[in-house]
Amino acid sequence: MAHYMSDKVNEKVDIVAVAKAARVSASTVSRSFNHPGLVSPATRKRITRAVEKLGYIRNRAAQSMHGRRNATIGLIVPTIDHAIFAEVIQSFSDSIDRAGFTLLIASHSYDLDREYAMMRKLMEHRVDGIALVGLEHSDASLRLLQQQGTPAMALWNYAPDSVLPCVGADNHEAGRIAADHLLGLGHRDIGLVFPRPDGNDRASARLSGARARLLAEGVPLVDDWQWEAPYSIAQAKQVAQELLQRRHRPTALLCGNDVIAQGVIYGAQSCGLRVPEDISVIGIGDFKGSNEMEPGLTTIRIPARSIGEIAGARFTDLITGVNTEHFRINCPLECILRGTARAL
Amino acid sequence: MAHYMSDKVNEKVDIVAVAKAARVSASTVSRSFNHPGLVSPATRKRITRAVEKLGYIRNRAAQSMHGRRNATIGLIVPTIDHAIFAEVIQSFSDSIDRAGFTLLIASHSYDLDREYAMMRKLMEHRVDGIALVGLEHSDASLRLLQQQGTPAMALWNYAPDSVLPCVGADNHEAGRIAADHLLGLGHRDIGLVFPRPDGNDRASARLSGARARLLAEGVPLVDDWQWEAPYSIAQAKQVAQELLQRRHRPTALLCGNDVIAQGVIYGAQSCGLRVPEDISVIGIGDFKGSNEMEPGLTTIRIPARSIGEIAGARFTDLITGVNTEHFRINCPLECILRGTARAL
DNA sequence: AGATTTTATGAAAACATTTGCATTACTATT
DNA sequence: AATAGTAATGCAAATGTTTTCATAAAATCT
Repeated sequence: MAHYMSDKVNEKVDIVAVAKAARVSASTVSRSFNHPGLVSPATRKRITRAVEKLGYIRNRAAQSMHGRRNATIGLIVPTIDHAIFAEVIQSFSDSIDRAGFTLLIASHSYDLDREYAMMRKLMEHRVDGIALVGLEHSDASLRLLQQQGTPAMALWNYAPDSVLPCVGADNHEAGRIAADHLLGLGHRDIGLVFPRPDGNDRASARLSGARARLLAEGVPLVDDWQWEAPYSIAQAKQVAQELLQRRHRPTALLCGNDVIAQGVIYGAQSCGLRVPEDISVIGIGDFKGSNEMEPGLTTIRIPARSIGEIAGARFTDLITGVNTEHFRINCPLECILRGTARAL
Repeated sequence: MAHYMSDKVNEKVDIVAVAKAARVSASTVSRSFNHPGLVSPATRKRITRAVEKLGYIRNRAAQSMHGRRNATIGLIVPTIDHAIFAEVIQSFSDSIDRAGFTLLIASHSYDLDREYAMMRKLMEHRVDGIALVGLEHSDASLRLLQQQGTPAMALWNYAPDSVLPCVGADNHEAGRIAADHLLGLGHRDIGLVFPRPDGNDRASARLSGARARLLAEGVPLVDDWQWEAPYSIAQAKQVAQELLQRRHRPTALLCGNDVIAQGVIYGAQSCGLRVPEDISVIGIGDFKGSNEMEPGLTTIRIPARSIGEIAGARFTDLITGVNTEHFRINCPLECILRGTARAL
């Protein structure tokens, strides 16, 4: 342990030490924290003074043993290290902080077995609730949740029939809007660049939304123009380079997210193509930096900030019993017109 | 609370329920978790079976009341929502997870008073240790740490005389290396674009490192070429646009970090300048995406991943008593040659 | 002034676990 | 066979807090 020099060494400053210093009982000290109305202003002041003098800090662990809330919420994300999750984590954290909660975080690197393990770990800490990203989870996880009766919610995705309460965006709709925008600009030769859809409900929903919209318009889905690229600028760039070398190429590229779009744009530029003059590109997400690119990326904005914000507020309400209604909140998407998609 | 249908309703499955089911005492169950060597293999098996049957999950809160570790580490960052912190948080989290710890996270948006408040909050949860970003903290925070005797460490910055154990990079050195690289390429007319240095020890150390190196070489520091820009692509872009419109402009720009560098590059491009042909740019940090830009950003790499990794390992060692030596670890910087800085 | 209600406080039980000490049942040593 | 030593287990106290119940003091009503 750290060897700081010791002040006036604090011999176990617990609630009874405070009580002694304030010349009241421990019960009164506890009450003055939890039900201040029940203790007289005079003693309350004495207690406050004692607390400050001794440097007392309440022990949540001891509290939570009485069925009291822990004031912690667990969040399990695929990864923290991604612009979009970082943003949603930040706003979720801020939001629950406002209700007095602290965030216990864990990541599983897109491995549902690890998600289960993380859930158990958070449950050992008796978190007051667990928020998960997305709607796809192992049966074991869902079962554990229900068996333990831990309040839970899904973040990031919206589905009208979600079993968990959810706050997020409709990815099918996102794909649809993106396709719609390109169609509106007069494009008919549209390529799709998406990550593998399996195990990624976001990607697959977006893809099916885009496809549906194109089919509805009678636009043929050329097999040669359907590409797979992971969420990596470098790899998307490489894919685009191959794709765009073909003789016959699309006039527009619809990308699974902004990272792919950005990679695709770099790829196009490195092939000597100008965006949007020679080829239009649209992304999904509106990540940080998408606005500042040169030219700015046209994209479908998923409101990460407000998803985290709303999710935090509703979840803490549910946990504290302020509002226990089951919620499924669809955060509206927005088509952000910037410089990478032009009318034909 | 959530209303899942109830299985075979678990009436308080605690350690004595397990004990009963395994026909042993609670003590034995506890021991079989914490000191498995002390209990016979046969009973251990019975206990394991009972645990699984009842779906028992240990209660860390109750454990921690016995001075036992909580298996949680608190991390306080300025913001989660920043490429560089997200990366270091991720690797720190992974690293402590390997030692069985969970991360309790809080952010203070660059407000030292809020940092103090967050520290108290984490202490209420009796975290086993607290990691802070950077070396600048309020006296109150430092005092609180020492008073409570909570193990603490600093992440991200290195200083040979740090009072807290630290794992990070030497920012002065980073500035020096960047300047050195530009000098090596033959540049003499060098502009500096940095954020406000006050309250940001990273920025000020980098700036002073760069200045020192330039002065040592006898390169004059033209006042007109010293610009302030916050860590924002958009604002850095704007600053660069003004800066580069001047008649007399530098041949190279040394930027406080990669975000600024990226903004500056966009600004230059929008002024019709080519990077690196017309102007060289160097950043500091090597954020995600810096490599994939077109052209790739020349920068001084701060090894976020290994900082988090090493910090997590050393901190958990310190907390568990495996290695209680005071540590100050300087993670080596690297000059990454890419496409935005050319020889004159 | 006496009876009744209200307000403020304390004593003790309860929460889920760990651990020091005591006990029992073996095993090894003489 | 008696003794010492060891391994496995249980009992009960302890951990820091909250809460129920009881009690004392003060305020209000008749």
